[in-house]
This record gives sequence, C-alpha cells and structure tokens, in this order.
Amino acid sequence: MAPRLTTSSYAILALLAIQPWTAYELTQQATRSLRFAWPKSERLLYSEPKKLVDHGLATTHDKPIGKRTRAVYTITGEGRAALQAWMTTSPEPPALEAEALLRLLFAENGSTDDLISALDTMARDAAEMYEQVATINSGYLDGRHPFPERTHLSALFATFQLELFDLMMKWVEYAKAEIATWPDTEGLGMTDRTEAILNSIKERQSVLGPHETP
Amino acid sequence: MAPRLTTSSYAILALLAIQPWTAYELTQQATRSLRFAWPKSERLLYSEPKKLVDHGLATTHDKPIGKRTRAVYTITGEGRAALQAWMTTSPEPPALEAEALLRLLFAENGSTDDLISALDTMARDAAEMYEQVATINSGYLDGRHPFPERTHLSALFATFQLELFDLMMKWVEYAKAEIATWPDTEGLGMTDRTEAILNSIKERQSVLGPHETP
DNA sequence: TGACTCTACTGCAAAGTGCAGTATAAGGTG
DNA sequence: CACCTTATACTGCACTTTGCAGTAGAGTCA
Repeated sequence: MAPRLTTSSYAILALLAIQPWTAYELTQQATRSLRFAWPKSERLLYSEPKKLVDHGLATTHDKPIGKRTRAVYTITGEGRAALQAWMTTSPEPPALEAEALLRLLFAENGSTDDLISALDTMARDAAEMYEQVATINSGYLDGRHPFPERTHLSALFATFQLELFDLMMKWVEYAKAEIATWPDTEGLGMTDRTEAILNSIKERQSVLGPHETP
Repeated sequence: MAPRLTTSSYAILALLAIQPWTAYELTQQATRSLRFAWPKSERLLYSEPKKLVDHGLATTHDKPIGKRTRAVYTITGEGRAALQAWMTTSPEPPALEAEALLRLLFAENGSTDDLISALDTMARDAAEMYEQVATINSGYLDGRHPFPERTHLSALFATFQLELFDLMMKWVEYAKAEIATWPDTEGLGMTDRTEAILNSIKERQSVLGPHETP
C-alpha cells in the first residue's frame, strides 16, 4: 500500500500543477519558494513525487539528458481534482520553532552575554532572510518572475514574510534594551519593568510601540 | 549507545534545572510553556528524560503515589554543566510552518472563498493563541506565576508571542482586503496593487502601515 | 586524459509523531 | 460498598521526516 498523502505531498502536487518538473527541479523550486511557509528537507522533497505517482496523481515520462535519462513528473486529472479538494480543507495552525526563544526562557542557566548573543543570532538570521525575500521580490518588478501570471500570489506572500522578519529584528532590539537593565539573568522576578510589560499585556498594548514607516 | 542529545533534550534538561519533576509533570509543563517556542509531541517529551538519565545528566528516584510508584527526575551536576555549555552555543534559525500560507501561494487551484477561509482559520488560530498567552500572563500580576523568580523571563517571552500573533491577525486583515479586489485567484499576475506592493518592498516600507497603540 | 568539482540523486539509521491500547485512580450512583 | 464511568499517566508500534554519507555521471581545465 502506498504511504498516505501529507501536506507536503500536496505542496509538491501544487508545484506540478504549475508545470511538469524533474525531481531535482522540484526540490530546487520547493526549497526556494516554500522555505518560509513549509520548510521541508530536500530528502523528503525527492520522495514525494514518487508517492504522487503511486497514488495516480502524477505520471512520469523519461527525458534523455546527456547520456542518462531523467524522470519528468506531470500532474494527472486525478491530481488536479485531489488538489482542488485539498484547497477546500482547513489548514493546521501555524507553528514557530525558535531555538533563540528557548534560550530566553531558560536564560537563568547562562550569562546575559550568552542570551544576547543568542538573540543577535536570531536577528542576523531574520535580517538575512529579509534580504533574500526583498531582493527576489524587487526583481519581479523587472519581469524576473518565472511565472509572471502568479506574481500577485508571490507578492502578497512576501508581505507576510517581510513583516515577520521585521518583527523579529525589532523585537530583538527591544528585548536587548530590556536585558541591558538586568544585573544578571536569574532571580529577578517581578521587576518594575516586568510589571510594566505585564500591564501592557493586560491592556493589550504593543510593547514595540508604533511602527515608523520610513 | 544512548541516543544523542537534541535541542529537545536540552529543553527538558532546562525544566529539570528549575526543580525535579515526574515525566508526566514534565510533559504538562513543556506543553504549556514551550508550545510556542519549541513545539514537540507529548510522546517525545515522555522519552527525553530517560535519555537524560542514560547520559548521566539526570537521576531518578521512585516516589510512591497511591498504590503505584512514579519516577521523579532530578538534574545532576553534570546535567547543570551540560546545560551551561549548551547556553553558550549558537541557536538554529527560527522556522515557521504555516499551512495557510501554502494555501495562499497555491491559491490558483481553489476559489477565492477557499483562500479566504484558510486565512480566516489562521487568524482565528492566532487570536486563540493570543488569548491564551495574554490570560496566563495577566495572572502573573496577581502572583500566579509558578516560579515567581522567573517572571522577568516569561514576561519578555510573552511580548514576542503577542506581537507575533497580533501580526498574523493584522496581516490576514490586510491580505483579505487585497484579495477582495481580485476577480479570481488565478492569472492576475502584475496588477496595479501588486506593483504597489512590490514597490513598497523595494523601498522597504511596511504594507501594514503604522501600528496603532490603543 | 586524468584529476577535480559540480549536479543529481539513493540508502540508511536515527529522530520525531500519532494513535491505539492499558492499568491505575478518582468520583459518582443505586 | 460493589459497580460503572471518567480521568490520569503512561507505553508500543507503525509510520513520517531528517541528516548524512555515498555514488555515478557531467562539465571544466591544465
């Protein structure tokens, strides 16, 4: 029996709905475009198209490249139907995995310098991801989108990614300013500032304050 | 040979650094406090403390509860040393998994209603998580923190969580307003609004505009 | 033309998840 | 107070996913 279809299977199926690809092209495309919405290992991405074939949602034909032959995957009618059906189902809640935040929660076991460098790493990662997304999307203005008819989707998605990375960078700045007032990482408990933070939470006010739009 | 220590192992080890717990208490505590920084299955959380014992980072002693006996895990000196060493290492980049964003990227395979309801689900999930975090943290003002000396860490972490959930809700509103101008999900490409979005990305301006702080 | 390096994968062990199953404990009912 | 139900506290197992090492052809250059 073929392994069951997962969300990752539908992600690959949706790529096949755009055009036929080889397994390698699929992994490249998935890594580039899905990295920030559905991050999966290259290894998995290679296996998924085979599973789609087992389920009859895609077919392969061999295309000769040089001396060897490469499998090109094409979506079937059944595949398109399965994809449309999936689009009507309800998505799982978003989940964030952030090791730097773990370091904050357990900061008492290290120095303030350890904590600050963990947060700096997170901010640098966010800045790098911001640059990548901003650069690629700016290119779309010069017609560099591989599928121009899909630009409206990519651009709207990009707004989320950039707001998220921006939030991470701004929050790290805020957190570092707060931590700078700590004599140490442990045993502070309810400081005046902590009380102020908790009050702003109770009043549902943003601690980062208003965005400036430059 | 004992399986190697993962980031999840250190997360559990850090909980043991607070106080000794039974495996069940550890899973409860980890699910509650780590859910939004390091989301892991209950099943894994049950296995980790055993691994810590295999590595000599924790010990167990049996505590009789009713007619049965329950293992209480305690961190060792080696465990504290390992934890401190881990605190100095560099955290992995943050990763967000959001199925609703997948639906946006591949929205062409469904109706605008499908897309909007996927985004609504995401906003509802974010609102729910916001409520949970806000409620728990407001309680800390009335001395409801189980480890009062750790309040400064929980509160700072909470600011990130709330800003994140707030961003998700605000962005969904923005995205829905944009999608409302689409006649359909597919083939729109570079609309005037898409061009405006891409220009604001190029200029590095927030599309959500300034936060209001109520 | 052999020696590298890059592209394009596959196999495998180990990490992590989901779910069904189980045994004790606790709480209510006639 | 025996009986039934529900909640607590797990474990086993099959399956999913990851990381990494290995490999075979393709391009590149002295």
